[in-house]
Amino acid sequence: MAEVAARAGVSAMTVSRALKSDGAVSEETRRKILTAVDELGYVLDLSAGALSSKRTGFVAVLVPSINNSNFSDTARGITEIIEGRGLQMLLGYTDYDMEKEEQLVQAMLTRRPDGIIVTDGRHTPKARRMLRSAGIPVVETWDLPADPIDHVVGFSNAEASRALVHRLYQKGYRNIGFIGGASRRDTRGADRRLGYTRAVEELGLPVGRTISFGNPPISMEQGGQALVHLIQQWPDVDAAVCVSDLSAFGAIMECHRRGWAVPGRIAIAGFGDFEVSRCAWPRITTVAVDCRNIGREAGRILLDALDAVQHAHPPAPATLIVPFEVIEREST
Amino acid sequence: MAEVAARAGVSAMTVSRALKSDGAVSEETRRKILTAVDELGYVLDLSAGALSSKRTGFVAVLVPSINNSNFSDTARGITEIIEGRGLQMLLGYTDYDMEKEEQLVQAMLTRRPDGIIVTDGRHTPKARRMLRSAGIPVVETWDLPADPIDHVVGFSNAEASRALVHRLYQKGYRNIGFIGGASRRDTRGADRRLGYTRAVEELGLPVGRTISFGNPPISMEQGGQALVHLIQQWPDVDAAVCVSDLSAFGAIMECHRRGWAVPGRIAIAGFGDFEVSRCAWPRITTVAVDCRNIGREAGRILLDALDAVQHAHPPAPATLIVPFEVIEREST
DNA sequence: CTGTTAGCGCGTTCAT
DNA sequence: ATGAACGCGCTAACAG
Repeated sequence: MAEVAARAGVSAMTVSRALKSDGAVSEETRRKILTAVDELGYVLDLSAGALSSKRTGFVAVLVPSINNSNFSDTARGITEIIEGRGLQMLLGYTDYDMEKEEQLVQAMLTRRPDGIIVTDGRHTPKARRMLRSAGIPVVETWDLPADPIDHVVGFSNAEASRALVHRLYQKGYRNIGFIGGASRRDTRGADRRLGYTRAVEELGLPVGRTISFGNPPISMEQGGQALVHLIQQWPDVDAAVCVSDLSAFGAIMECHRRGWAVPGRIAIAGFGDFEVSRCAWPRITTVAVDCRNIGREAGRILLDALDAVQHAHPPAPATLIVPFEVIEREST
Repeated sequence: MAEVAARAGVSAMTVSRALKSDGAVSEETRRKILTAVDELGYVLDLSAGALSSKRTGFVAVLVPSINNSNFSDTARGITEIIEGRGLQMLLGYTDYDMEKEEQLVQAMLTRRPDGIIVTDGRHTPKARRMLRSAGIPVVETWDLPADPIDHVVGFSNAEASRALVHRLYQKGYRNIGFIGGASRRDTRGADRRLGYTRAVEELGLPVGRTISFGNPPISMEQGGQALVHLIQQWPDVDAAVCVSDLSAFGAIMECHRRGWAVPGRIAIAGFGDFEVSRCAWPRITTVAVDCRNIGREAGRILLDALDAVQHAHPPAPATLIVPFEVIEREST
């Protein structure tokens, strides 16, 4: 920056101001400076700027898996909103594991992000403590935490799953099973199972018809295998609710292979409104949430909180409940 | 850090050394320091450390889209390798757009990454110049660039596509179409189309039976629509090669809907070996590349280059060609 | 194994 | 609209 300043015949401070668009610099000096920048191929060093300004311009984002379009859509929504403000996302994968989340929180805080967005309402005590004491806005997404840390953008996975079972009941299904992964790790998966259980209980349907299949995220292949188990164990099931569209898809393809008509022999529903569900044959009944919008709203709330801190307003914790919708398609 | 040092009765420098595992610190001092760290809830500030050590510990990674499991697998492979060395990935999406890639390269360099991994062998002149003059190792992946910037981990998309068409020919197909997006943006898609064209020409098959459908990435839905166009325009096609498994899947589901047997009426093949292809009914013939391994190898080459720089060895540009494999399944 | 000194490249703050 | 002094929090380099 000193070299650029020398070449443009100004001080380094003026270069710094010219390079942030907000700086009060005359048009002529700015032009001279940008020319010098171009000639020297100078690139601003934000890591030095961060140290000085005490704002890194990073937003830490923790998702269970990047290899799941629901969460990558959310990440995309966040990026959309924050990149306009010159913020950069720091992405981490927890692999559906609270311990790993704790490690990631620690690693992320080491980079001094201006804010942090997590996917999940449950955390280890240490992670919770670190998040609370980091002194930055926190947004929990994809869930409605019992004890929110700060801001929330989410919905009740249990309610959504319950609504889906009720819809199946309305359609006449009376013997409904559930397919999911081992529930300990995937808290959203556990909530969906809980919603299923509540629904079958309050509707007076046969209970306990659930298949657990391996560690989340349960794959398409596992969905297919789980369905076979479900039908072998309870041959009278007439519908299956799957923890996600991916397992529902696997289940349906396995039915095709075995010549079991869907929904004739068994109706199958998923969760998440993945692209594959909109396109599969039959199209898959599911619960849709606007994932990208969750990201956008989380980003917006974070920006507001950052602004409030700058203006010394008290940033009141916000909770935004986003809608879900049961979308009935051909598979039920 | 000064507070931690005071509490532990040592200098800040000793705290710094105790917190990097490599530091030569006696076990007792280290213990005292870690106790003080814990009591104060201290978290190391790497952005300050970066300024001082001139190594940020960031690896910039640019992918066309995060919402594509091929690329998120590659990103995961990179993370696996680099996180063991305390490096943090900075992820950016180019949205299949060279202009956006250029902007992202600039934005990333502003963070002074220790290395950068890009997905693509083609870049704007300015992006190329910035990458060359950044003074950090560069790895281009998923392609075999005509004029590599530095290191390469990739394969020939054209050759892979050509091999797939040859395999279809061996199976007896003589009237093969191609479904893809507008080729200008997605250079890998353009290469796959090129490989298709070469193959049908050298095999003496009817040429030009290609459908272009919108901007990449072409969706499942678009794959289905494109297939209908293909068959309407050339009713005698007996096989379709799709630019990716996603469009192939959409095409197959559309065939189910219209009662066209796959592969009876038309054989359909994809590219990328996505999960959906392994699980679909029928299972989809495709070209498989080990995406995660591309990431791992790129990460490894980057680490080697970083080590070489540290030891003042000349880091010779490496080109690693990863294998692809045509996987024949039920859809052909 | 531990401490001291100096400085990384910016932005804040104040002065002009 | 521009400049000067200073310090952000840490680590390199050297001394002991």
